[in-house]
Amino acid sequence: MECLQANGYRLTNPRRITVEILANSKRPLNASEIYQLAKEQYAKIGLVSVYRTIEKLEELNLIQRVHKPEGCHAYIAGFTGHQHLLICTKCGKTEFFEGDDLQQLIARVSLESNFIIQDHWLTLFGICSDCQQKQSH
Amino acid sequence: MECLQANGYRLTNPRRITVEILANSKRPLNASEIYQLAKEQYAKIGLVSVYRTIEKLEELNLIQRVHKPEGCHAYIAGFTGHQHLLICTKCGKTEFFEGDDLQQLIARVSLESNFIIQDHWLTLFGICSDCQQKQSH
DNA sequence: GTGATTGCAAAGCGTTTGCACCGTA
DNA sequence: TACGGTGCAAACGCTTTGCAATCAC
Repeated sequence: MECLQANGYRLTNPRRITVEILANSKRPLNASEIYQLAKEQYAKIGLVSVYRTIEKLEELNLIQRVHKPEGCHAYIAGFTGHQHLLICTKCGKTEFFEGDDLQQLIARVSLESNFIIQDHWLTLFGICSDCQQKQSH
Repeated sequence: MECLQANGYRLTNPRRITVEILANSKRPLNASEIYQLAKEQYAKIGLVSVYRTIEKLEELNLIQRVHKPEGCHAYIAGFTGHQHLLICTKCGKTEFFEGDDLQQLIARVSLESNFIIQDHWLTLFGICSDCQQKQSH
């Protein structure tokens, strides 16, 4: 991941730490959350650098913004080329999933609506296995 | 629609106009856009009232927030109980569509991920028939 | 009449920008 | 050494809040 930073960008502490935090998080984080975590490792980091790193990572498609009912300011690492997300509504744990099962539906809606459909976002919300276990206690 | 306002809320000019604008719009509008349009009909309306009306309409499930790559501050009237949207990326025209074609996919992902899936959002992006015609000129 | 609603102004919050200093390549 | 990157402070834009005046019921 840091390799891709060598895409013209210099490797600095703020960038290294922001990337590391995002890469290791199972749930989407917003700028402020990243900043709080980053300060633990590198006290003099500025919130501004977090914003600027997020911006670059998003341009390089290394992270993507996650849309939830509560807000859409958090980012998750990893890009599959599709916006197929599975989000735990308890702990926020977010996974990607694959599947072209939508082709039939898309074809049907395209026909009915006369739209030429170019892209789709599918987000599933639920409870992950860890949180299911916690609930039963 | 105004009837549902009689859900305990008084019928005032700012509310009537905000509701009317949202109900008649084919594309999602944000608070500021509603405010601009509302001023044409009722010059002394305040932006604050638009925000407060949006808040109430959202609580009553008469409008819903629309999430797009460019932002998620716009609202569209109409609630189907499902977040199934079809959005034109040219003009913003937004339609709802129906379909339970997702059950199989959801069952599969549920099995593979061990998540209990409770809800889903599906948004299709494309070009509406009007914009297709404009493009060919 | 009275209490909900309004509009204004100010506060609040997340994000971006200007700028001088710093640190990577 | 050069210039990309940083952190601070200020600016910014959107949204919310406090409050007295207003208006629907």
